[in-house]
Amino acid sequence: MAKNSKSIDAVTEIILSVFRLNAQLLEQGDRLVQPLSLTSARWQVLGAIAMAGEPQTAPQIAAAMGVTRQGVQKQLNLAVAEGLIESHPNPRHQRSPLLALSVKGQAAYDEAMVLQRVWAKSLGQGLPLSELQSAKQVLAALEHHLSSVNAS
Amino acid sequence: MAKNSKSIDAVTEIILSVFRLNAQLLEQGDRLVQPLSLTSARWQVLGAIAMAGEPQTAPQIAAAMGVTRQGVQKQLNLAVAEGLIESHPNPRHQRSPLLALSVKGQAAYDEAMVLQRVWAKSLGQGLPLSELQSAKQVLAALEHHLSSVNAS
DNA sequence: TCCTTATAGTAAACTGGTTGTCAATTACCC
DNA sequence: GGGTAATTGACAACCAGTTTACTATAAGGA
Repeated sequence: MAKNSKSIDAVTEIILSVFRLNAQLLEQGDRLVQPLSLTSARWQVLGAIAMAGEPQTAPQIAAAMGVTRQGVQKQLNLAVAEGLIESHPNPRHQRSPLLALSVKGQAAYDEAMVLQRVWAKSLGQGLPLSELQSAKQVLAALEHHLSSVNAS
Repeated sequence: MAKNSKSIDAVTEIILSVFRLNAQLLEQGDRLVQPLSLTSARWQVLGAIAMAGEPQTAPQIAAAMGVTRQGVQKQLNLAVAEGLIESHPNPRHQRSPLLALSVKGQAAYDEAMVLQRVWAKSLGQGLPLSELQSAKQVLAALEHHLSSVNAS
């Protein structure tokens, strides 16, 4: 089946593209938020807290980000040390504080979002909205397929 | 401009999808080739040599993969120690040997490719070829846009 | 030829993530 | 209420990659 083979090739090339894009996006993302004294990793952690809308515990943030609790804890400790995140006592758990953006952290995140939108706009330049949305859905479908296999 | 904003949102969601997909693909890729005593990283190095068609030096492999020469050297040293790659004297350079797949390395890579095609086939299931190819081109366009910025 | 520059392997420190272990705390069930 | 199981932060070891630095070799030009 030639058609089948073409689908396989297309998926394979999408996979390779994802690997290359991931590296390039992280690299440029780091550059983008460097003036704000952020890194991609720190930015992502701030985003997880901002998205949640209310203070979160470390395991909650890790779950939202899809990384291990120990991994995110490193970034959280650093972000607290840098004053981007504030640690508040958790009335429901003595050892697991609630983490919220500080004023400085919120400001850095807001500025990062502005930069991000400029960046995304320039990246999408010249690509029709319909194609972008179609690509978005294909990637979402691949994600869904992967996570359903992961669950098994 | 609502249309403009939608494009920005679509690009942003594609970016986030790429991050999540990258993590999931690496995770499942590791599982895929684990029976062959490979990891995603080792697999990728074998692929770079296989693609080249002839023995390569470490810096050539690094350049082809888009990573630093020091980073790839770690994997190369490990792969040589595992017998996946053979080091041959380089008549053109005393200190920089030519690296080629061993019989064992070639066999492992061939098996990995078979597994990969089965994997890609199942991932693409249910997605029309036209959409896959369109998504592939969108990603390629984003890559091109990113690398042209990188070059500056 | 000799001097300078570029290339190559090695190594250490660092980033960002993982797994595994530990002790303390919390949650649950009888 | 009390005992057991799950959760949590801290720590250590590891993987995969980067940057920086050092030394040895190649390459190229005056």
